[in-house]
Amino acid sequence: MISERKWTIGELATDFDVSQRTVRFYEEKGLLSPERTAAGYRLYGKRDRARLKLILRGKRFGFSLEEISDILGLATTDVNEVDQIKRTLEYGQRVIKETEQRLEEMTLMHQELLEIRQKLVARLAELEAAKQG
Amino acid sequence: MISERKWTIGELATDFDVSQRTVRFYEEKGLLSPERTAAGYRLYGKRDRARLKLILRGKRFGFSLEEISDILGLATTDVNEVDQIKRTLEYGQRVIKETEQRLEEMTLMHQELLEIRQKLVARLAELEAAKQG
DNA sequence: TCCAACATTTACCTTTACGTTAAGGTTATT
DNA sequence: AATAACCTTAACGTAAAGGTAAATGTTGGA
Repeated sequence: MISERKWTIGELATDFDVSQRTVRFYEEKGLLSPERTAAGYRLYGKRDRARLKLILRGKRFGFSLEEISDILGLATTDVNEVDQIKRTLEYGQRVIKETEQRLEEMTLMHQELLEIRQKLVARLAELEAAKQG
Repeated sequence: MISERKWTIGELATDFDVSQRTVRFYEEKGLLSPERTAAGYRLYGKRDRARLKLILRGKRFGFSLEEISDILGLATTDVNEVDQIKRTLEYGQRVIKETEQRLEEMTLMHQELLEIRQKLVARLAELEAAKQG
């Protein structure tokens, strides 16, 4: 069996365009937990990359690291415990609702930005026409 | 002519569910600039409310106050200066692009959350069926 | 008139999310 | 074997976005 491809912290940081400090910080906060080599070097696998991607995405939505930690927990639930699945589903429902609300608001903001642009474009045409005429 | 309805800082803060400190902080950062009564009390009008709404919305998308300040600037451009309109349009275009990108990512995340939920629901049904059977 | 409920500024405190040395160990290459 | 380019932990620093407290002024109502 071929062993899975692994990445060092430097490679990971470069790939995701974040600092090594940032990656280590996420580990401090329990969001990542890479393997270690015998010498203590961190080794990240595909799963860690997927988590990091989710973390960075969450950040861009304005979620705090703590919220992201909770969200990550959703994917890590012990799927053999009925009660835990139920609790996870309940919390997940809230996160989904909030995400939908943010989506809605962001759509609204996008609309408003487009309208502002429209007005400016129109006003610009007006001014340039006046200059020409 | 009837004078426009105005709100005190306490009313504003209550209406938008933020602290008075937060409102004053936004003023410190130049995002709001309310009138003052003779005694120095802040008075907010409809325009201030619209700005505050935009500020809070922007925050929920993960924009920093500085970015929000820039975005607010878009709506405040002197529409008599061709050059300024052009610069504003250019910056606005970037903001719009970024907003669209975030929208896309958020949609993706929403999908993923729904998928996680689906899996959990399925797994739960499985476990409950096993218990029954 | 006086008091409770508002408002003001100033100033220091806190949390989050990292940045930045410092001091040193590991690995790959020459 | 030396050296550059990695990595490690530890610790202090910092910017953003407010929280909190102190001392004081204002206003509306009994």
